[in-house]
Amino acid sequence: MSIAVRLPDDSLRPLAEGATGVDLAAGIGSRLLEAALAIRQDGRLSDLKSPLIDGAKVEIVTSKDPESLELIRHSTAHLLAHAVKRLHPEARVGIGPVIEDGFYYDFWVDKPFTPEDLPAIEAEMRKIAGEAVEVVREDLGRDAAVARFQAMGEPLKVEIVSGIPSGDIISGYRQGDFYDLCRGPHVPNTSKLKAFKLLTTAGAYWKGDEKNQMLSRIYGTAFHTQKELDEHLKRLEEAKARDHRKLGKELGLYSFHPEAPASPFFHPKGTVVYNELVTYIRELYFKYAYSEVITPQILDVALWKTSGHYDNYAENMYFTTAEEREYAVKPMNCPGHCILFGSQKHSYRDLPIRYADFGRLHRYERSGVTHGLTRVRTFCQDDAHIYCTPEQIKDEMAAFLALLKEVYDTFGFEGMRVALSTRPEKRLGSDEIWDAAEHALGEALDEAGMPYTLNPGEGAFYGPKIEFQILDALKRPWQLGTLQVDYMLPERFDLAYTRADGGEGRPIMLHRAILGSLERFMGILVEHTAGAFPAWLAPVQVAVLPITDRAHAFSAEAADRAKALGLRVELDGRNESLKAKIRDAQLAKVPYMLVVGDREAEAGTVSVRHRHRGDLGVQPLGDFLEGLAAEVRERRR
RNA sequence: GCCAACUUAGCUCAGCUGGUAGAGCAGCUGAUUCGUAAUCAGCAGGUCGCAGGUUCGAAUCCUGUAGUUGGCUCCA
Repeated sequence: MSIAVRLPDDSLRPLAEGATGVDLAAGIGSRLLEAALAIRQDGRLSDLKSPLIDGAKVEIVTSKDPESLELIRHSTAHLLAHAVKRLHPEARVGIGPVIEDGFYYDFWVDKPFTPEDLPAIEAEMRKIAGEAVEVVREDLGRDAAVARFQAMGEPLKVEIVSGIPSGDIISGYRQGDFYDLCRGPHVPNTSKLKAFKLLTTAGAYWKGDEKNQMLSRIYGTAFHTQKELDEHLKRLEEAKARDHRKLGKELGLYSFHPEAPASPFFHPKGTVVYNELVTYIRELYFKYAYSEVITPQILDVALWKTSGHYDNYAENMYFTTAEEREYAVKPMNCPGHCILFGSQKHSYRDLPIRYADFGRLHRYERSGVTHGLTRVRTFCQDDAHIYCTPEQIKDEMAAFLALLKEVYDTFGFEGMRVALSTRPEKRLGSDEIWDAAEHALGEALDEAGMPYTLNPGEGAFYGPKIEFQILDALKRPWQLGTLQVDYMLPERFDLAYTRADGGEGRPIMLHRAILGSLERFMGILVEHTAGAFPAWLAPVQVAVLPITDRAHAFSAEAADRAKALGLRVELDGRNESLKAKIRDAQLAKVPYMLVVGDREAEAGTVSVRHRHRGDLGVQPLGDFLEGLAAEVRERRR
C-alpha cells in the first residue's frame, strides 16, 4: 500500500503508507529536512511527525512561513516550562500561551520568580535546546489525562483537563521527562529553538481572576534567528527611549509627586503644549459649530444618583461633604450638561445642540493601574455632548468623522481602526433601547463606508459606543476618539424639545471625544514624536544663539521680533561655546536654532539650523521669521 | 487591590559580605569671546522615601508605610 500527497508545485509525491512529514521532507532533500518545523496539510498546521493523509495538499513549513514564528514561540514556552521543572521540581505549571511579540508561562511556586532567576532558567533552556530533545505528541483520553496530571502532581492541569468533557481525546506533548497538555503543533525537537530571551517576571492570577491563586509569570520572546531577536530587543530599547515619562522629565514638561499620586504637575513647557492642544480643538469647535460651556467641579450627590453614576461608578468617584450636604467631584461632564440643557425650553429648530467642555475630571483609579500620563486620576477631555433628534444621528456622525480625520491628520496618525462596542452586562435601559442604539451606530458606519469590528459587551453602561484607534510612529495602536449614543441620560433627566407638531420629543445624547484625555493624548504625542513636537506645539519654537558678546544686541533684536510675531523664542545669552548652546537646544528638541555671529549681526541675517535637517544656511531675519510664523499658523507637521 | 522589584545630591547612577556617603551632568563663582551636539578651573550641594526595630555601630539586616516601575485585574 502506498499513498500520495500533492506538493505546492502541484506535483504528486508517492510515499509509503504511514509516512510522515519527516519522510516527505527527507525525500525532498536533507536541507529541507533540517529547515522543516511542521507541515500544513489541506491548510491545517500540524507536527512534522504527524502521518500524511492520502491525497492531501501538503507543504513543509519552515521559518519562511508566517505562522512558524508562533510555533517557535509556543515551543519555546514549553522549553521554558521544561527548564523550570528541571531547576524547580516543586513548581506547578499553569498555562503558557503565545502572545503578541512573545510568550509567557505561569507557575505556581511558593516564592515567586524574580529577574535574578531568569539567567539560570535561560541557561537551562539553552542546555535542553542543545540536547536536541525529541518533542513527541502523546494523545490521551480525558480520564487518562486527569489521572496522569494527578500522578504528576499538577493540580492546575488537572483543573483544566477536568473541565473537558469525559471521553474527549486530549493532546499533549512530551519532551524528555517533561509532559504538557497542549493543542500543538510543536517543533520536532528542541534544537530548532535557537533565538530566545526571557524578559521579565510578573504576578498573574490563575485564569486572570483576582479571586484565584496568584501565579508567577515569566515573559519571554523568541525568533527564528539571533539577528531578528536582536532587532526586536533594539525596538524595545527604542520604545523605552521614547517613554513619555522619561522624556517628560528630561524635557521639563511635567512631573509627578507623592502628594498627589497619579496626578501630573504640568511645568511651564508642558503647559504650553497642553494649552496649544486646547486652542487647536477650540478653533475646530468654532468651525464645526460647537458651543463651549463651563460647568461646576463639585455637584450634589443627588445628581449622580439621577445620572446613575452613583450606582455604577461610585468606587471610582471622590466624595466630599460641606454643611452636611454630600457632594461628588465630577468624574465626567455629562450630567452637568444635562442640567444645562434642561434649564431652558428647546425647539426642534435649535437641535442639534453641541456643548463642549474642557472641565477637569477626577476619577479614583486603583493604585496598581495608574501609569504616567496615560492613566491618571485627574484629567481633562476634549469632551462634548450633542443633543439631537434620532434623524440627526447620522449627519452628526458624518460631521464628527470629518472632524476626527482632520485632527488625526494634523498629528500624522495613520491606520485608523474602528470598533463598535455593544451592550455590557452591567447596564441601564431595556433591550429595545439597546437594539435601536446599536443599530443606529452600525448603520451610520455602514453609510459612511467605514469598516469596523465588533466588541461585544464592551459598551458603556448607558449605551453602545464606537471607538477610534490610530497607530503612532512606532506602529503601536492607541484608542483616542470615541462616539457614544445615549438614550438613558435624556430619559433620566427628563430632557425634552418641542417638535414641529407641537408635541414633546426626547432628544438623543451623543458623547464624543477626539483626543480623549488631554493628559493621555500628550503622553501619546510625546512617544509619537519622541519629544520633538512640531513647531506649532513646541514649548520653545526658536532659540537664538549668539556666538560672542558682540552679537548680543542683534540677537536680542531677533528675539524681540520673533516675540512680536507671537513666536516662543529663547535667547541663549550664556557664556558658553556655540557647540554647547547647539547641543543644549538639540537636547531640548527646539525646532529651529538661529546662530548669530559678527557676520550675521552686520548683515541683519541669521544662520538657521533645524533640529533634524541641520544647517539650512543664512537667511535674512525677516524671511526666516515669516516662514516660521506661517509654519506655526498652518500647524505643519 | 494582588504579586514582584525599585526609592542614595536638581538629574543619571556608584556604594562588596553592617564601620558612619561618592562620581558625572546640572547649579554657583571666576577665567575664556569661541562658527553648527559638551572650554577650563574652583566652590557648593545629601536627616540615603518615611516610621519603627535589631546592633557597640544601619544607606546596607528586619517590620511597617508611601510613591514609582513591570505585570494581573479594571478602564464611561
